[in-house]
Amino acid sequence: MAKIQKVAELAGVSTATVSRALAGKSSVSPATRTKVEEAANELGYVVSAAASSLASGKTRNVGVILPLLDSWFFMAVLKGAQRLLEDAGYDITLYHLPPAGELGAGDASKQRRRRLFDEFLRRQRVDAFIAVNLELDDEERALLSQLRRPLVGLGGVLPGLHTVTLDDKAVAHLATDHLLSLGHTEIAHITGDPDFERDFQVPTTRRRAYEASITNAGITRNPLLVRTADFTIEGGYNATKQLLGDPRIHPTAIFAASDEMAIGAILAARDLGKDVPRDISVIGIDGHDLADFFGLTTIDQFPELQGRQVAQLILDELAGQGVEPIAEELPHELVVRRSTAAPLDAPTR
Amino acid sequence: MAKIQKVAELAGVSTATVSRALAGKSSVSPATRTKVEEAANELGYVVSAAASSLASGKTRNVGVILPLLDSWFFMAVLKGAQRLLEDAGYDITLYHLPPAGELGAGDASKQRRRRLFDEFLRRQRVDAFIAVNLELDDEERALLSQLRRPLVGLGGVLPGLHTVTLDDKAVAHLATDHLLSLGHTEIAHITGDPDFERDFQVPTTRRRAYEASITNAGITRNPLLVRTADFTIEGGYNATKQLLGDPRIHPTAIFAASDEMAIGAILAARDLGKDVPRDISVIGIDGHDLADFFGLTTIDQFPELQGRQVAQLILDELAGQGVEPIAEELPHELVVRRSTAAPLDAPTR
DNA sequence: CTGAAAGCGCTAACAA
DNA sequence: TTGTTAGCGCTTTCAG
Repeated sequence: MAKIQKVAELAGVSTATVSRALAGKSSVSPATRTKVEEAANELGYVVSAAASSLASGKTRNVGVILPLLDSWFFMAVLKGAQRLLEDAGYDITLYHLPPAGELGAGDASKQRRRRLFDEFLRRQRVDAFIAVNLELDDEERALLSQLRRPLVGLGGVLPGLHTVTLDDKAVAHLATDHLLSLGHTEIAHITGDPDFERDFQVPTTRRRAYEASITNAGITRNPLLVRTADFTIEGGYNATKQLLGDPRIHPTAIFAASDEMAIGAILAARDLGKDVPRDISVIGIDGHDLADFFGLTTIDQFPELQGRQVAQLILDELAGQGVEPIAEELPHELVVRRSTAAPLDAPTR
Repeated sequence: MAKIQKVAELAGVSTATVSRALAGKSSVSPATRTKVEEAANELGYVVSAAASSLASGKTRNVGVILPLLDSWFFMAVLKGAQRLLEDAGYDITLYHLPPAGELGAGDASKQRRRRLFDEFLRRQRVDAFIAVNLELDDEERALLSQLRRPLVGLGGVLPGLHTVTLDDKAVAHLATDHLLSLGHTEIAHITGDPDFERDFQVPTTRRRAYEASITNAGITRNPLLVRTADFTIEGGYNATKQLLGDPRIHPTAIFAASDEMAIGAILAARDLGKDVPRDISVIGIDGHDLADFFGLTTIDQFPELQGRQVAQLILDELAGQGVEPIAEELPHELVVRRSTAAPLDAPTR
């Protein structure tokens, strides 16, 4: 590993000039810059991250805090963010912060969380943080503020912190209204488990909007039409079996709070001998990779784009583009495929 | 951010002692150690990563290089590795290195790859690397060696580098032999796309073992029984439709080179009105989260465990446990579920 | 077991 | 535009 001194000697300039030239500062003559670049190239010189960080206070590294590492959604977000940050020359340091209220979160899990805040996040290894679906208590929020590093939250709400979120209310309204407009009147909803609620308000928000849409349409709500699941295909499958097996209800459509649960719903309907969408329509939320394959109508929330967007915000802040508004909104779009249609008994318009 | 000097003052010792005490070195008296720890605690002191790295040459950071960020398998590996590294106090820096030969890998992609090797990996930001399914050309391998950092490869083979891999040959033999032992004689195989082959020899290895098992059983191989797909559910679905629709062949079992393709096979069979396993048996490889839900018989390769294992190797090397053998082997296990059974026409034993 | 002091490799004033 | 110089905050000899 060649050091800056060698490059300076080879280029016949001072180390300060090498530093400036390689950092792309403007105050270097083109000729010198070329000389330096050639020398650096020849020696295979790359600046030492530690030395540069210590001297400049900048790490060229962004921390990304994710609640789950094995979820399709978060990985899509990560992928989007990664690309932009890489292009900007930033490394990514990954932090795994499972939801605090997670079922079965024992002492070990709490200690891990604690240690992340007390030790890992405080080593000044990164210039900024991207926090995805992060739910914090007051103390944790205080700790984060003390870090004095830009932080942008994606999804969820961090009071007092810069956050971009999907308008879950609008999304759920759109999904429900899509089914209503097709003529459905008995619409079931698969929402998140109570355990999930503690950490993401998302399921509740979506459920409320669903209920509001139903009520607005002049339809009496039936609690039997709402089932909980754990956001997985299997969860959606089981919930749908309950829904379609209950003799007291006869839903002609299911609105699932995620695409994976919606896919589970489609599979359950099939296993029960019901045709989708003839016997039962299904709509999800996400824009999952598999949605197209299953012909699933969904509200796409462009997770990869979300990652790109939040990365761009961070890059802007790091470039000193001033503080952005405290809450921005992410785009979404209804994508109609073959899993939704008018109910059989619908009046032809 | 308190600095070491403050802690030293509060504890009434020198900065050198603080450094030693906090690093857990043995040459500090218990009393002093306690004093220092209390002082550090009170001030909320955490060592600065940059300063510590520069002075000691150690970063407490491991680089993980992944070919894909949106694949279930690699994320499972990452999850396993993450946990161990976190517990050992290491951060993870994530590098995304798409396969060089990827279809449509344009100039931009090549430049990204180049830059990763020339710039990102050379900043000395990490103490060691974990490289998952990494395929390198000679130049790249030379560059990696120049980094003089421990590197353990997981999957694939890096000549001259420490690598742990699954015995793909044994795995594919096991899968095929499972079907043979059930009495199947016309066994189809879904392998990887030619484009995939360039980067992972995995599909080829598995296909060869499949062919060998068939031949060993005294059965004449039929090229029509082998189809390629892209390792996705959709790919497996399409391949299976071809397989089951071809009037020249009558497979009673399908061995897919991945669980996702196997799940696609199950779905395709269903859509064609075939019962699994009555009309057609299906076996995959991986141990996918969804395998249980779909009742898929598979060869589990415990991806999360792979992550843990490779992380442990890296930690051992960093702890100076000496160099390990150049090639180790990962465990695998046949998990029989309901997707495989004897063919209808099989003689009862 | 502890302290003093010399860097680790680079950047950022400040001068020139 | 370029060079000189003083650190950045910590670890690690080397003494004691």
